[in-house]
Amino acid sequence: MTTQSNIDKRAKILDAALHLFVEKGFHATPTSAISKAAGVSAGILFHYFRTKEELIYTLFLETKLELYRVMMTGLDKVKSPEGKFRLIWSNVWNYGVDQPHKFKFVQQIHNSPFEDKIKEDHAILAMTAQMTQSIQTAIDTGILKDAPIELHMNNFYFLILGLVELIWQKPELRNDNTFVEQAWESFWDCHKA
Amino acid sequence: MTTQSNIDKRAKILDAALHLFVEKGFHATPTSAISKAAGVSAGILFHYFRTKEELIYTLFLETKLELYRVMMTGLDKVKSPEGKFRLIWSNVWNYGVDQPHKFKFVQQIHNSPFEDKIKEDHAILAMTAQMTQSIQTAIDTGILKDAPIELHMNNFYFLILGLVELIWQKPELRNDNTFVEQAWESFWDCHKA
DNA sequence: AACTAGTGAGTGACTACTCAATCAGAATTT
DNA sequence: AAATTCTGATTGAGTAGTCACTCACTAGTT
Repeated sequence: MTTQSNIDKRAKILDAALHLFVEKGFHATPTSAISKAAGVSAGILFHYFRTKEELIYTLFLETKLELYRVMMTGLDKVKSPEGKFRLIWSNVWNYGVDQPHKFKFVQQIHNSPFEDKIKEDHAILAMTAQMTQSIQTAIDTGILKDAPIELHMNNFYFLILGLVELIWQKPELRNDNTFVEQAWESFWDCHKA
Repeated sequence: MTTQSNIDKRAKILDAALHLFVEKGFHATPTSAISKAAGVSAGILFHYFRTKEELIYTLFLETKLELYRVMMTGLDKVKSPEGKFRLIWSNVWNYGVDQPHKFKFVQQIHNSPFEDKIKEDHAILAMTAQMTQSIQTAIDTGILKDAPIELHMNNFYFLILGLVELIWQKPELRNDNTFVEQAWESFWDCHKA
């Protein structure tokens, strides 16, 4: 019983917190509910996380880093610039569809005071810089429209957001090739030169 | 003193609540803080709103309806379909830029359990139906891409969201005509047939 | 023996909401 | 026009309940 569960109590807490935060919002989620859902005692939560706020912050950081990691998966195997963008596009929306709670949580934080703190994190900054770099190159080589990087970045992110929410509503669209092509086309038309 | 302030105490409460909710989140905003910020007693809040939840709901409903109203302003004066879309586009992002708190609040609710309740509201349903109708017509007449209405709707909304957030970050872009044209172009390329 | 993981009852602070009481003005009665 | 009643706005101290976090303690590992 107690032999293997030791290590992942922290993980269980994070997982329970993720689900409750998304369903109720973090201020409406008492730490008692988290520990209960995680199947641990109330005290242990504060053994792993000094405060509730630290728990939220940790969860956000880990989730966002995972999202960035997934986003870049398989990039080296693709040659053409358009292919690279398409892969990133599809990586992100697939993640959003597969991990709705994690994806929602990231958005939830985005509209909250926590967002500001995290922007200063090293790993996050590095990722943002990498994205900026890629887009700048694509603009310079005439692949993307000549527009501010930030516009491309925002359009990029928000179009995927919209797509993910749409597939949440109608899951059958995910395997509808015609639809996926239409979604890609509108996305790419928005960005391409 | 007491002569003219009577009527708009409700409004003052709503306004104070709006700002606090956006800055702290609604669960982190005690009703006591709202009444204090509004310059009224703690009790009167519950004279105008039965519960805190009703206050949140009311605020959301009124704000969203205002947004819809603004969105459609001046539509009858424009003839061409593209012109109509451009007007709506510009109406919405201007509202977002001018009313950041209201706009943020609407988004904040969007990622919360409140969203579900409001979808059933009559006025909201009517507005959604009207939008759907316009888009369908534009698809049929070959102005917009042949893609599901929902895809157009989501792209429409989320692209504007991205634009608004960008202008919040860099307010000078608002009066940068080159930028506004670039933003419009990418928006329109995403939608147009 | 020293350390870490884990428990759960307990605590002080805070919160949504109540309520008995005032107050201002309009309506009604004298 | 004075006196009275009625009505809704307004107050703020009070209450029952909830919350984040603590702490004295147990148990297992090295």
